[in-house]
Amino acid sequence: MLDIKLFRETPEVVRHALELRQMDAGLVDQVLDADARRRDIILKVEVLKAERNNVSKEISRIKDPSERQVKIDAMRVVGDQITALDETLRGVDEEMQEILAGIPNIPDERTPFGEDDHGNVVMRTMGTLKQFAFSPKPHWELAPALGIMDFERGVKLTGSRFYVLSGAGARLQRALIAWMLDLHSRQGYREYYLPFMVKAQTLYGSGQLPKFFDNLYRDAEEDLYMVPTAEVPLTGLHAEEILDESDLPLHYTAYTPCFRREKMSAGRDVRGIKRGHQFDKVEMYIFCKPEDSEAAHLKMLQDAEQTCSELNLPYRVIQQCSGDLGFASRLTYDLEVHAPGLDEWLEVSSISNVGDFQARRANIKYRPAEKGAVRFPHTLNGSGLGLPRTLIAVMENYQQADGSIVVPDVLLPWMGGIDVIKSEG
RNA sequence: GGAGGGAUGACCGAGUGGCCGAAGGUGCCUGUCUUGAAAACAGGUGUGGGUGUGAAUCCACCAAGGGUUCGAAUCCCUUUCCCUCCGCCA
Repeated sequence: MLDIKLFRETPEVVRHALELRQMDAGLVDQVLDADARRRDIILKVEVLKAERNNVSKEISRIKDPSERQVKIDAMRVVGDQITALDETLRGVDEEMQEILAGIPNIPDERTPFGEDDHGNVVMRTMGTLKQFAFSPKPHWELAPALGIMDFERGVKLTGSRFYVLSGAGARLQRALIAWMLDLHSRQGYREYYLPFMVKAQTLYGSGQLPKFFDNLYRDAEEDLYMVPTAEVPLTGLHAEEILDESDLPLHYTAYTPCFRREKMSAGRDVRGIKRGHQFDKVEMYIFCKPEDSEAAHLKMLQDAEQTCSELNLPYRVIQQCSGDLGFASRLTYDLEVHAPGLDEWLEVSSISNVGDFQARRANIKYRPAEKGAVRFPHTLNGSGLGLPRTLIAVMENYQQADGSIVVPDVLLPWMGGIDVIKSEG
C-alpha cells in the first residue's frame, strides 16, 4: 500500500512507477478523484456530527419538555443526513481502497527498466561451471533411475506436476531444509514454525490479495488459503502491532511448503520438478527501521549466497528489472544456480526490499525511542532457498558417470551415513 | 458438533443510556528532593482521519460489523476469538 500523500503531493512519481511496470498510469487520477470526493464528504459529515454532539449534550440539560422535543426532532433530521453521508463515504472509501490495493510498490531508482524478465541484469557470477567427462543428465533421468523420484505416482495421487520423493531423495531434501534452517539460525534469524493456511486478511497484508486471488488455493468452506510462500504468515506475525524501536531489527526464518495455483503454460517447464503447484522453501524475513533496510537487504543477499557457496553450486546474482519486479517490491535480487543436466540457470531465490509497503498494508508500526509519532518499519524477504530447484542443482552438479550422486559435505550430518546416493532400485 | 461464560488503553481493572476517550492502580516519561539511586510528591503518557502555515480544533475508535436512540463502552442482532464442560480426534 502506498501512502496517499504520495498521490496528493507527487502524483508524477506514482505515474512514472506505474509506467515502469507497464501499468495504466491513469489509476493515479482515479485515486486522486476518489480522494477529493472523500474529503469533501468528510468535511460535510463532520460538521453535522459536531452539531449533533453539541445539541445532544444540550438536550440532556433541558428540562422543558416541548423545548426538548424541538431539539430532538431537529437532531432526528440531522441524524438521517449523517446516515446518508456516512453511507456515501463508505462507498467512496471502498472505491479508493480497491484501486489503492491494486497499485504496486514504486521501484527503487536502482531497479533497471525492462519490459519482462529479459530485462534483468546479471550482476555477478560466482563459482565455475562444473566440467564433466561425460554428458551430465537432467534430474528427471538421474533420480528416477536411482529410485528416489517418482513422477507417475505423483500424477496418480494428485495430477500433473506433482511428484514423489523417496529414500535418499526424500532424505536429501529434508537434509537441505534442516541445514538451511540451521545456517540461517547461525546467521541470526529466529526459526519459526507457522500455519500453512491463512485467512484473507493475512494475504492482503503481504500483497497477494486482492490482485492475485487466482494464484491461490482456497478452502471455500472456511475461507482459508494455502500459503503461497512463508513470506505471507511471516509478514502477518506482527500485523496490527506497534513494536518498540528496541525490538528492531527482527530476523526470522521459516520452512513452509508453498502452494500456487498458477496456470502453467503447456510445454514450458513441464518435465521434472522445476515448477509445480506444491514446493518447499526456506524463507528469511527482516523487520527493521527504514534507515537500516539497505544494509539489511545486503545482509540477506549475502546470507542467501552463503547457502549456494557452501553447497559449492555455481550461481549468479541478478538484478530484477521493473517489468519483472514483484508487486510489493522496490528492489529485488535473484539468485540463480546452474543446473548442468538442464544446462540452465535456475532461479532459487528472490531477495526483496519492499520498504514500508507491506508494513502499511498489514498495519505494522514501531514506536521510536525518541518521542515522536509511530512509524512504519521496512520489511525484507528472501528465499534461502527454494527447495526443488536447489535439489535439482545438487543432483545435477553432484552426479557421477555411473549415475550416482555424491552428497555435499555440509548435508552429511542429516544423511544417516549415506555419502553417495546409489541405485535403490 | 452441543451447552455455558467472557473480550475495556502497554498491563491490571472500574464503568448497564448523556457529566466517559473512558475512574483507580501498575508500567513508562518529565520535574522536585538526593553526591547518585531508591522512596516520596507533582505533572505527563493511545491510534487513525479532516481543517489550518501554525497554535489549535473537529470527527471516529471500549474484539469486528450492523441496528435501536436526539444521544451507545453501556440496549439488540450477527461474526470472530478466548475460557469451562460434554462429544470426537493425531
